[in-house]
Amino acid sequence: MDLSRRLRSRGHRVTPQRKAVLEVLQENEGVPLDPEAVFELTRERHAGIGLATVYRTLELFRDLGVVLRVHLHEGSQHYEINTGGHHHHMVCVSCGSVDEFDGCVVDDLEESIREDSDFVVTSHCLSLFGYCPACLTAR
Amino acid sequence: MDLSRRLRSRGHRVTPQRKAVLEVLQENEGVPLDPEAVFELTRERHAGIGLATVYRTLELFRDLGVVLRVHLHEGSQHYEINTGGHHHHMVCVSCGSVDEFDGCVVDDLEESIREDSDFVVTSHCLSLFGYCPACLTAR
DNA sequence: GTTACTGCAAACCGTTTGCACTAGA
DNA sequence: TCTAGTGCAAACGGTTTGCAGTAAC
Repeated sequence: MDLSRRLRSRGHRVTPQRKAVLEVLQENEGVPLDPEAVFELTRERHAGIGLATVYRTLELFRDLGVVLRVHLHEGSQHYEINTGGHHHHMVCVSCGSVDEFDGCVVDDLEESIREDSDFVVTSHCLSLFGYCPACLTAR
Repeated sequence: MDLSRRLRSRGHRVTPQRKAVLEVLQENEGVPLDPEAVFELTRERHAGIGLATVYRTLELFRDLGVVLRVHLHEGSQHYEINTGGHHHHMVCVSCGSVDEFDGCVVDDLEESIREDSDFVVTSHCLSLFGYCPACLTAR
């Protein structure tokens, strides 16, 4: 398993809790989950896990590049498995559902920023808000 | 004063606290401030103001379209005066300073989303992260 | 055997809320 | 006068932290 290698190479230990959290994230590829949701889902496969462990695990995974932190509009942080593909999210302001979209235009923007200013852009954060098809038809 | 008109037209009252908060925001045009910072700055002109009043005032101003809420990467919410001009922010990950940039590319993206999917985009959130000129030369 | 990791509970911090008092209209 | 607005302190909710016990290596 790739996780084991990544953990051990940095002096971390492989624990059932970490494996369980990883499995939950993998099963929910493309669905950003908040720590509470990860906690609930992980409990189903590792009953005794504590919420603090989930927080610590998500932070560690982020450090290792295993997960990405997603900034949705409000409330708590969300995490999703890092598949390597660059994408952003469309968030429905009515039902809260989240869709991915590829084809990020910010690369072009970063280019023009690089030309127009002395600011060096290393990353960005982009989310779109609006109404998903289901909520549109429901109105 | 425009604020008075906007407040009264919605049945709100004009108070010295609200005027003071507005002045602070106007003096810091282009600088997103968090509630704590607004609180500290407003205290300099209206000593007795409470933090809760600042929160309530910022929320009211947002409702009235007087301020915009800015989503920087971490921590608390930030607010800045709404000048009507659409722009986004470049945040220095080293010193935390914030610069504006105009020329939002997301309009094009919203266009292509509209063609490619059934999701209707009504707003978006974009921030760039990197290093400001000062921090670059300091390295 | 050593020490990283865990679960628990308490602490923390930004934000919201209930309430009695104050002041704008 | 009437009721929106205020300051205060307590409550709230997501997150972090200290610690003693547990388990990976």
